[in-house]
Amino acid sequence: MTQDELFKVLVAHCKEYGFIFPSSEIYDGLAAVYDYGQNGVELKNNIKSYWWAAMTRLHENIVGIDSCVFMHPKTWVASGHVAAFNDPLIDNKDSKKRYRADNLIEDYLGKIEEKIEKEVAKGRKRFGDAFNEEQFRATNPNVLREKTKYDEVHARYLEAENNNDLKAYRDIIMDCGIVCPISGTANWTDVRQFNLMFSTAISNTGASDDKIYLRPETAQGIFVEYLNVQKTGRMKIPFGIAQIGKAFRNEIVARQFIFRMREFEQMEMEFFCRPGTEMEWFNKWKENRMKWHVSLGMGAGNYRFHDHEKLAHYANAATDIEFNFPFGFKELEGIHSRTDFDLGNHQRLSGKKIQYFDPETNESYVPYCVETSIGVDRMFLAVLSHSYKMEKLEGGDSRVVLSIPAPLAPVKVAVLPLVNKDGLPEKAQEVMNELRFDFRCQYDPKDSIGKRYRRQDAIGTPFCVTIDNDTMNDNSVTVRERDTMEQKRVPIAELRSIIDKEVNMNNLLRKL
RNA sequence: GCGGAAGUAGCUCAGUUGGUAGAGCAUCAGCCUUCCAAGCUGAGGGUCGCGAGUUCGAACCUCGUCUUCCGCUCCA
Repeated sequence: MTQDELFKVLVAHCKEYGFIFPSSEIYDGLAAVYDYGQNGVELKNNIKSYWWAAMTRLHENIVGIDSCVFMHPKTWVASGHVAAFNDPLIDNKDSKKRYRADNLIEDYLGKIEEKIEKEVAKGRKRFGDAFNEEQFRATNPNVLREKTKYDEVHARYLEAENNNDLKAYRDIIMDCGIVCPISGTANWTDVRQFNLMFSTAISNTGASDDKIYLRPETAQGIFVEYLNVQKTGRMKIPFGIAQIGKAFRNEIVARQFIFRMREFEQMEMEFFCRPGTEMEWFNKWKENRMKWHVSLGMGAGNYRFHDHEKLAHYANAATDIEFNFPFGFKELEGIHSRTDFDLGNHQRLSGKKIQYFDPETNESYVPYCVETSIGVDRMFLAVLSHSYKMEKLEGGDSRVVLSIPAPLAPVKVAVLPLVNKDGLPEKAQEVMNELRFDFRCQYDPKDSIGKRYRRQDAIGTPFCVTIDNDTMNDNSVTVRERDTMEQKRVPIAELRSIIDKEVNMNNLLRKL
C-alpha cells in the first residue's frame, strides 16, 4: 500500500470507528472543518492531558490559563497580524497562477530601477573618470524618463497601499501592462482581499468598529494576561504560562484532513526570561519538547528538527519539530524565540508598563520569550497515522490494529463475557464496576470472542479481559494484550495493577 | 481560488443501449456457545450529494451547485 492509499484508508477508518467525522455531513459537509467522535474525543483529551501535565505539573514555574477566543482588536495590531496577514491577491486567468498584487507591482518597480542602473552603468563606462553620477541622473533623458515613470507608479502604489484600495492595485497592474511571468498575459481577475483572520461583530449595531477577530493563535491571550499572572501568581523570571485552546485561520487552501483546518486547537507555552538568556532557553525547550514526543514511543527516527532560515517578523530563532506523516515530514510543533516583540508591542499600544524588576540584576526590562506551540489536531494525526497497522496473521487472517501508546488510548480495557449464559455477563459487569473508576472500560457481549478482539484492536484498546466459566470458580480471567495478542491468566484482584502499569500516564511523565 | 478525478445503504462497491434500487460486510432482534473476524433465522436502513433541464420515463444524458481526493497557489 502506498503512503497515499494508507492516508485514505486512515481517513475512512477514522470515520468508521468514531474518531473523526466531516463537520455537518448531513448538509454535505463544511470544507476543512472536522468533528471528533466518541473515540476521537477521548484520544484528543488524553493528548491534551499529557501535554498539560508535562508542562504545568512537572514545572513549578509554569502555570496555565484559559483565555478567550475574543480579544480586544488592538491585540492583533500589536501582534502584527493585522498588518502582516491582509494580502491583496490577484489571479492570472490564463496561467491560473495566483500572485500578491503588491508583489507584482513591487517587482515591476524593481525592473524600472534596474533600467535606470543600466543607464547609469553605461554612462560610467562612457565617461570614465569624468563621470558625475549625480549630474548624469539629473540630466540624462533616458534616466529621467524612467525616473518619472517610477515616481508616478510608486506614488500610486503607496496611495493604494495606504487606502488598501484593491481596485487601485488592479488599475496600476493594467495601466503598466504588468503580465504574468508564466503566461505572459495581462488577463487578470479582480484583486481580492484575503484576511487570514475570521471576524465577527460583538454588538448588534453593525458599526464597522465593532469588528472583532477570532484569535488566529492562543499565544496573544498569554501575552495579554502576562501582568495579571506574573503579579497574582508571584511569578519570578524565568517562568512560563501554558494554554490549550481553539484558534481560527481562514486558510486559502485547507487540505490534508485534520492537518490544516480552519478551526483548530493549539497547545502553547510562552516562557519568559531575561534578555540575553533566550538562546539558552530556546535550546533547552527544543530538547525538552523533543523528549516529550519521543517518550510516547513512536520512534525517535520519526521526528526531526527543521531550523528556520527565514524568520518571522517576531522571531530571532525558530525551529520546527517535524513528524513523519503519511504525506512526508511535516511541522508538528514550532519552537520560537519571540524576543520582546509581543510584550513590547502590547506595552506600547496599551500604554501599560509591562516590565519585570529583576532583583538579581536590579534592572527593569521587558522579558524575552521562548514559545513552544503544538497543534493538538496534528498531534492526533501523528499518533493515529503512526498507530494504524494492517497485520497479516497466521492462517491467512488479517487484522487492523491501532497501536496507540496505551496511556493515550480512548478505551483502556474491554470486558468480555465468553458466552452469554451461566452468569458470565453478570460477572463481567461486576468486573467492569470495579475497573471503571480507574480506566475507561467497554463492555461487549455480542458476537464471537475473536470478532470482539478485532473490534477492540480497531480502536486501539490495549487490554481485553475475558470472563469464562473458570472465572466463576476461581476468580481468574484471561487478559489479552493488543499488540502481541498474547493471553495470560490472572486473578481479578491483580487486574487493576496489571492494566495500570501500562496505561497510567504517570509512567510516561516519570521518563521526562 | 484554478485544473483534473470522484460522489449509489454505516463501510467497500455493482447497476447492461435511459424502463420501479442490488450484493457483501456492518447494525438490530432471536437462536446457538466457541479464547482471535465470516453458524442459523428474521428485521431495519437509500427520494442514487443537491438543484434544474432534456425525455412518456433519469442513478445513467446536459447544465449548475456542494463536498472530497490529487496537482498548483498560500502557510507567523
